[in-house]
Amino acid sequence: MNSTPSCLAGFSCGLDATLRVIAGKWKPLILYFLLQGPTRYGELKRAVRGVSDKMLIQQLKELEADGLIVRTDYKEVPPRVDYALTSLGLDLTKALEPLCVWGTNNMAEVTRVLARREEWHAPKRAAVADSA
Amino acid sequence: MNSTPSCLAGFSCGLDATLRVIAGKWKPLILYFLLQGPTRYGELKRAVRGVSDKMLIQQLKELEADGLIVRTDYKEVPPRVDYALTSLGLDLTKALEPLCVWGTNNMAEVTRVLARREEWHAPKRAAVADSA
DNA sequence: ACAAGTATGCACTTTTTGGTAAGTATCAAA
DNA sequence: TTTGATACTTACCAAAAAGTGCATACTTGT
Repeated sequence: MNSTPSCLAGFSCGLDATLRVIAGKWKPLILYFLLQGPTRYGELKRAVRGVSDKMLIQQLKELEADGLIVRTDYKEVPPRVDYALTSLGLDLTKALEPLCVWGTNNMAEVTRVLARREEWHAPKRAAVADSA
Repeated sequence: MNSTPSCLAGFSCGLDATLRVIAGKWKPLILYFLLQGPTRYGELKRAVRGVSDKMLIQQLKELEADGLIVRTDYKEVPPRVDYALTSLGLDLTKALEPLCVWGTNNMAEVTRVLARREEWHAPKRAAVADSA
């Protein structure tokens, strides 16, 4: 029971729907870099810093299955493959721009916030250094 | 080693920075509902459907610690508390709108995509029911 | 013969995330 | 006195996400 009591098909709102598609640590970043045009696997890997092969491939497969990107295999050897946004993916990716802008404008804040989080996670004997 | 080789303070780009702040299943949704103005805990819980007390509180605390929202305790009994966006949080939340719009416009697609994912995860003996 | 670069696949393990269910304090209504 | 409402807190546990490292197939360079 309890199917869509108040709203749309199982979602709280449009944002909810979107989030289910781009959830995960890497998808938004991958999409965003694809905005520059079709990109080879290796290039993507260098662009999305810190991503592992496993994750990158996995997310690319999901994005492809979800119709947001297309994979092109040039059947060459050594292998050559690239990924590009579909029109659906392009629209979604454009919607990510404002987030990028916010992040750029508030990078200093974000950096501070993240640093503070670190402190709480590894407070060690901070009090000592603190009083010194 | 390897500190900010090519880009900004440890981030791939502005989007990366933003994502670190709103990562998680619930934060964007919480922020988005707060756009309607200060909201009590209970209201939020009803708005963000499916969230548990634990998660809601936890995310609210983090958002507060990160300076995106403010908590107001009216010191009444039974307890009354509400949450509101700070100006920083408001800016960020506004940047979420396009995602909401995309989700609304493509809800049908998203629904299909999500359904397809389910199939792969629980394929059981679907072929049987399929041919029936 | 051997290492390197290409785009993956796969098994294994850790880390992170999220859910459930219970408990707290206070007052009011039944 | 038991129940209900409010806003949480806590402990415990399952599931999902992500990281590590090794392997493949083919070719070019040494």
